Amino acid sequence: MTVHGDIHDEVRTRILDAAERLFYERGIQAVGMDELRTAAGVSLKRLYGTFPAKHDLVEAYLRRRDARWRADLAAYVAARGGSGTGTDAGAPADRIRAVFDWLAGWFAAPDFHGCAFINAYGELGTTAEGVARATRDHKRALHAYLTDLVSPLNHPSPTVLATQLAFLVDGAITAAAISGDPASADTAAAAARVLVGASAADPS
Amino acid sequence: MTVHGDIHDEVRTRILDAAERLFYERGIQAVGMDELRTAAGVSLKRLYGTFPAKHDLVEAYLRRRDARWRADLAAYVAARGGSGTGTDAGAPADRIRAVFDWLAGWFAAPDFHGCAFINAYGELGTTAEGVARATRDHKRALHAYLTDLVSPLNHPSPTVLATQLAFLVDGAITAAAISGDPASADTAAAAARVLVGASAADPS
DNA sequence: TAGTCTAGAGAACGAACGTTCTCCCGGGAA
DNA sequence: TTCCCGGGAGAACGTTCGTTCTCTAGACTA
Repeated sequence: MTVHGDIHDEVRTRILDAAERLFYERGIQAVGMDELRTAAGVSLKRLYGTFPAKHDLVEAYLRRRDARWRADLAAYVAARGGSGTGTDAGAPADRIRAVFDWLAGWFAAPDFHGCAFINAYGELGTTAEGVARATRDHKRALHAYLTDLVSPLNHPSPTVLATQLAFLVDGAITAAAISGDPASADTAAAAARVLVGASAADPS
Repeated sequence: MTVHGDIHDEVRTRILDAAERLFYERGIQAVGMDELRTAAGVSLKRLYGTFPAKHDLVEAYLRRRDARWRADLAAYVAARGGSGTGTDAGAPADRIRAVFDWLAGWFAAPDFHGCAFINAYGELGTTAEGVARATRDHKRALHAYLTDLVSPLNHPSPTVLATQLAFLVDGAITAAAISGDPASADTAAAAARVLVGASAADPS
């Protein structure tokens, strides 16, 4: 039974790997189930046995990507910025800087194609409710994470500051995707530093 | 002959009106040429006589929307912020504030569905080169406009500041579309004020 | 009035889509 | 060996897409 479950999970992973690569690179509607089956090396019967319909696969793709994307970001920031729940005022700024450094690395990756959720939302947000939900959840989770990052600062409204940082993040991602310039991350980081600095402009 | 040309232009306008409404609301690939023909009240022959292929219509839709969107924004800002090429340091900040006020009105519109260019790029940017080009041109033109707006400020790099403001604009548009909260515009405006204020932090 | 040309309505076409079904092979049970 | 059955390969199905073709009715010209 364990072997059976392992095989099932491995097939599921292989399908999701192929789906993520193809959906993210070329868009969701541009890749058909047949091409996906070939890329995953799985029979159509197994494919539809694992995901009953394409929209189930699309939703699973977005959910898994959300989890991994945020985990990668958080791991990078934690490794770079220390644990930092203490009173050291410098640590939060370093962690926020680390967020944009992580973005810079992502933007320079050869397979970078912008935010998978913004792309999916623009393509299917009106039609597929699951896509809209997954996108909202992703952005909400990112906002919550940014709120945690800025909460040690004595900003009058951490959620507002987090929202503004999220604007910079999404704006930089979009600009990097459209213009192809990875320097967007640094430009956004500089803006973030100004916003963060303004909240702690009074060093005692 | 003039009558002939007028009819042709009127048909073209009607097609583009229908295309813009449908493409923007539901996505490009989600609306077929047949539905579009019905919505425009035009025969298929006329439709294909005016736009030889769907991608021509898509590109024309984006080009016309770009022109109108930027003209509307510029008109609103000009009406609100004065001409302001003088040395008055307050006018540029007012005009930048007006940009976000205009966004707030747009976000609250019942048919608001985010940035048509970001949506189209996410859907077809990899597949259709014309869409990618139109999107790049739109964002470049917006950036140039913002650069003009901030150039009266004594900022070390007006283009960098304009890029940062563009991040806020695109981030706010995206967030408003996904979360449905029109208040994004005000939150972005506050961030813009901080960025703009930092450049002129030394009032003589 | 007879002839010609335009344009509308929509049928038709080939391709591609998501999904299901059929056929067939190989490996374990009796 | 014989039966059985899960699974792979891909044909098939119904729909929808973008695009083209056919048919016809009416308006303008001689």
